[in-house]
Amino acid sequence: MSTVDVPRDFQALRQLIAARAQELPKRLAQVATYALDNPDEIAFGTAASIAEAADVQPSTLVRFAQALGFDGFSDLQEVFRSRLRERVLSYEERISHLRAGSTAHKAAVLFSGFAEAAEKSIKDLRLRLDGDKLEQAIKMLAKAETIYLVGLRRSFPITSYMSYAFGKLGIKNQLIGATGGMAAEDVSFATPQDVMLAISFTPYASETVKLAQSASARGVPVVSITDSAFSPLAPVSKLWFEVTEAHFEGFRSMSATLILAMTLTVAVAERREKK
Amino acid sequence: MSTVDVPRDFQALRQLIAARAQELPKRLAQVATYALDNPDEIAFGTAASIAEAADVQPSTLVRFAQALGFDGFSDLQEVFRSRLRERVLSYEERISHLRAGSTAHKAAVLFSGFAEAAEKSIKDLRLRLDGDKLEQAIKMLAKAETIYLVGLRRSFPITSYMSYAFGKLGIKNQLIGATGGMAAEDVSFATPQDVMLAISFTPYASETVKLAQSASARGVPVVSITDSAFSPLAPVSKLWFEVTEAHFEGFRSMSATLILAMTLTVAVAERREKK
DNA sequence: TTGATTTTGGAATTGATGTTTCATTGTGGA
DNA sequence: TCCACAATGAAACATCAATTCCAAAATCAA
Repeated sequence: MSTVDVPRDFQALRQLIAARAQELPKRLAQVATYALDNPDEIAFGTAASIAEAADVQPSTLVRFAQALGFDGFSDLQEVFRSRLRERVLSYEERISHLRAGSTAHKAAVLFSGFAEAAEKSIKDLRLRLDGDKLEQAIKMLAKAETIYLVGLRRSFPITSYMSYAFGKLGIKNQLIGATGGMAAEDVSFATPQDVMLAISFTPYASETVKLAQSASARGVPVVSITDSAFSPLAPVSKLWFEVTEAHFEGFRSMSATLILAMTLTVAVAERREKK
Repeated sequence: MSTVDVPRDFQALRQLIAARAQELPKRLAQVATYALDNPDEIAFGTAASIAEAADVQPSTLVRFAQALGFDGFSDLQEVFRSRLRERVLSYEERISHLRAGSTAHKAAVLFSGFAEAAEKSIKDLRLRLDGDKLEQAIKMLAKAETIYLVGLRRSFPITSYMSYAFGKLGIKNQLIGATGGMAAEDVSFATPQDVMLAISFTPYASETVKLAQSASARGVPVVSITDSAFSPLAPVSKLWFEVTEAHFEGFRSMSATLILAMTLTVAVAERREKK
């Protein structure tokens, strides 16, 4: 019996396990599922501890490994361990870098602060973002004849990015903002076949709110990105996303909003292409 | 004998080992050095294999662990393992996991992809950003009479954010970009007392490069944010930052650049206030 | 239902592991 | 130089680990 064709890197092993999971007997499939879900446990645990956690007998683990072509459980475990060995960026490397900077430079502290605020904001949005709502918004925007992008002050970079990306992707849009694009009054051309995407955070720019209100009043569907249920944009929107950005020294991150904007942009373009 | 005050996280343990390394006997110090240099070996190896690698007896490892207050070698090894457990998954792993995952919502996959790309970009920049360079850039920008912000296409959202923030903080600036602000030709008003901040990534917008070149030729200091040493901005810049943004489905993140931009903006404002 | 075959659980086994012990070597003080 | 004590190396030990084995259960085909 040869074991020459057994994967020695984790990535390949994962595929193998996923592929064979169905054709394996019940208990072995159970182990397969557990292994894919808890690779760290497999890497560090003992056969006994893993067996208990996966609710099987230790012998089943050995059989599982052998079914995949390994000599035994230890042989398979090696692959799970190699995965951890190869990890590049380590936790403490990051921390020590941060610390080294903080003693020397004030600017490095600022940078770390903003970076952490961004990471936190992204993580938060990940937990909170409603997939169904996202789908609905994409559907609405994909049907729109023209997408009106409204964002002032801090939100303008976001809308201007979307305008650029939509343009590149061949999607008709109008950017409404302080420094350029269409004049605000021209939003009055918008029809119910169009959609307005409004972005605004506390303190809500009155101009943005006014535009959204008038558009909504004239039957133009409004999708908005804002920061709370109390936002004046919420009541006039068909659909609104709540994004709470973390801040550092009074400056709010915009990373999460930007990612949501990118997602909407690309998803709308992909949906359009299908048709 | 109690072991209550023994560190259970790797960071603390490392400090403890480093601190006690000198006062320990020869062989134990040898183990201490080896442990700090090869934490992965300690995490995965057996007492016998580690002992051989470190050129000591297995019993020495046990003594070492006990000298630090652990019950035994296994107890100490647990801490080294916890370190690997806490590590985050690598970008490639997460991305491939993402694609393999359930495709209930296509948009959710996009969102996660962009979020991952942003997190990776931020993490990378954190490791690579040079604190001294940052300080120098802030000093230059703080001394500038007017800051000219040049960014087209994808970089425009960044410069437009900076322009907004500088404006709010009372710092004179001129935004140069396709959709608004000053006309490109007016950069010719810039003097050596001003500073130009240029932002551009592959494929470098020719307009941005031209403006930076002419400014540099007329003695206007240029600070730039770009993506490699081969950037046409690098040779004409007094100082340049390399930011490599991760991408997902061909769309580059901009989060790291944005954070660097925020840092520069706020730091410049703080430095100005001091004077 | 019956018989053949696969799968599973649990105990027995074999090997390796961490730990302890003890004799030996090295070190600093009188 | 001698003594006391710490440090070390090597082997012995007890434990625990992975693996194997076998009987029981489950599955499938006839």
